[in-house]
Amino acid sequence: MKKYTLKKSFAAEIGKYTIDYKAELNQQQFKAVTNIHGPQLVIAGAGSGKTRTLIFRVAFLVENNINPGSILLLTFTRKSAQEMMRRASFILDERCSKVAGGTFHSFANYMLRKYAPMVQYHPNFSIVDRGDAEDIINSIRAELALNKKERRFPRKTTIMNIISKSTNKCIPVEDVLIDDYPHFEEELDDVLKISNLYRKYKRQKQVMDYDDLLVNLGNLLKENEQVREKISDTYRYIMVDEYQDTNKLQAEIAALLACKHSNIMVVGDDSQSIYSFRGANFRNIMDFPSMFPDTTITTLEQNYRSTRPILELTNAIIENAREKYSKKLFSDIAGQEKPAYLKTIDETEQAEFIGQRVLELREEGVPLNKIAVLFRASWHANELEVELKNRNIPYVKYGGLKFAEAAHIKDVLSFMRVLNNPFDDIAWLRSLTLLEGIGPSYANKIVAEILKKSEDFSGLIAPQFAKKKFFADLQKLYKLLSSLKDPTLKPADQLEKVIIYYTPMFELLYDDYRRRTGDLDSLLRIAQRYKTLEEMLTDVVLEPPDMSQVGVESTNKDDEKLVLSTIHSAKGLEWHSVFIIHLVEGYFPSARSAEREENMEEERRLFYVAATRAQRNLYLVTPEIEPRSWGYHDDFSGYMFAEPCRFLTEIENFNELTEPWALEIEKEDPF
DNA sequence: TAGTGAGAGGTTTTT
DNA sequence: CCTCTCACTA
Repeated sequence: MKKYTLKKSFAAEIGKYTIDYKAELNQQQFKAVTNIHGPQLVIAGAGSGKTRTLIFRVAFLVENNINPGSILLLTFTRKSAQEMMRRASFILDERCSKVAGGTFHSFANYMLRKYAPMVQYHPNFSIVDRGDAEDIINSIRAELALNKKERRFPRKTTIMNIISKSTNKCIPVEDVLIDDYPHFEEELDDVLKISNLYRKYKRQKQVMDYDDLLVNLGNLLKENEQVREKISDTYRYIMVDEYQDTNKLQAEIAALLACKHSNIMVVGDDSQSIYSFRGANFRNIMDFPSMFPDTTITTLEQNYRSTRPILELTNAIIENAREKYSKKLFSDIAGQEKPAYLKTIDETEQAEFIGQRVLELREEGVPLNKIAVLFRASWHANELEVELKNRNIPYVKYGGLKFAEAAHIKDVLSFMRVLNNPFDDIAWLRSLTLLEGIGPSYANKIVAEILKKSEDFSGLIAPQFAKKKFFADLQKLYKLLSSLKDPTLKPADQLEKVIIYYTPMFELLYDDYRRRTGDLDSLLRIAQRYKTLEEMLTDVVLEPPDMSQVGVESTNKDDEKLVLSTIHSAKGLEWHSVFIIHLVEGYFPSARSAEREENMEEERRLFYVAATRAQRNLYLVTPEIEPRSWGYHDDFSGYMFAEPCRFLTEIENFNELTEPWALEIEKEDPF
């Protein structure tokens, strides 16, 4: 007979756990992991095992027989939440994947789908992305006839920025406008008017923008005691990652969620706060203990990522920050190579250097996907991309244009959106203007008819349009949409029909349609993952699939690719070798940040984030001649002599901390 | 009123 | 450089 012992589910002593936490973690990490009650703040320096700590804490909670569904892990991207849950499952077991996790936005979405009526919304509200929100603003502006004015009136993007900043920082629109855009002070009344109409519009049309998700979740929690307590009871163990990048609103939500138990752990690094343009405030992390008076504070200072020479440089970078920090990272990883610093003649030579060096590194045994090139803004990599293509070096690029923001994708999705929410008139407008002979003006008239009879789409074929040239097209669209209402159809089936319908206009509309067809196929593949249309549309906005995800068909072994990434998208990641390019005033720090000191402080933190991504090799590159960028008046044939990035020159012993590399051009043999 | 073409202006980072 | 706007034409 075989003996089989059922394990006792509650392990009272450390020795009884499946995982030997003491051996796996250092003292501070251990403390953070095993202290499971009460508020906790973990200040985790770059590479100090922050993610590891969170993962082990999830495992520890689960091993203590805590229902995974009562653990909430709020992270910066959903990808990182999933990755953490995957790793936790790996060190323990499947239970860890049942943890609730995601971004503040996706969590808000999840909650609001349940409780929408309590904040006066339909549960099937639509979420609009930034572009759509701006279009709404624009149409309101047009309605108020503010676009025809003699004086300069802020653009839709600017107006949206003002409104968004005001919500995220919880300060009035007036203050934002006067603080950040004093030159528009005269337009304050009209901006306020637009802002109010925008709010009304969204409610009427059952639409939320990114900020509304947070606002409405906040309101739900604030105004309904029972709901608040119920939710707080459900999520008894809350963890928030990257807390330095949360804004006021998110901090409030986190506190409300913990109202019943104060079991909340926040993790972050004030030196790595890089999202203030989105309303994030790194002081949140400092204020946490005052929000929860008995907070336990743990600081993780040992760096497990980078070699000592790299860490010495990164410490020196952050040393110059205006606000002084209490931690200083150290590393046990020896390394003889200092970070390399080199100047190239121009952008072309910079790209050549990287192309060549990347290939050498690969020869030395570093896989391509362990190498990254980081830059301040997406377009900084353009020239490099050309070089990589010439050399046949495969790469993926993160950051910059989103798949879901491409015009043809938005076109297709607009048909899907009206299926999901017939009040979504931005989507109606977009789809209708795709038809020949229909511009904004007729589109609006048709939308008005549709909204009158929102149960079906018969407004599309209202008799007053019968004599118009485009009536046949409307009938065709009506037939299509009506047939797609069939509840047995899955999103992918619906999408397929929409794409077939859309293809003729698509080919007419875009000269380069051949290049774009691939994207439609990708979208179709993505759609197959979803059971409901609403889920799919929400995901496309909240978690925009990036190009790399789209290229899933090439999941074989040799799809090792060099990583190109904006620094913002590189947050939380690490690579064996890292190149930081365009270390030139005006590029990095960006010219836009020069106006305000606090922006410059953030640029420095951004540079710190970039440099701390490197494990073994760090290459800093400054091209000496750059294409003229905005803000520089160097009428020298479009080029300027570049000033090296101030975050390098301000370091006193820079020359000792780095190894200068001098580029030599190979001499061609004349014979 | 739709569709087109020229000119100007503003250029980051992302849920 | 790329997008948005405005004015013109059909």
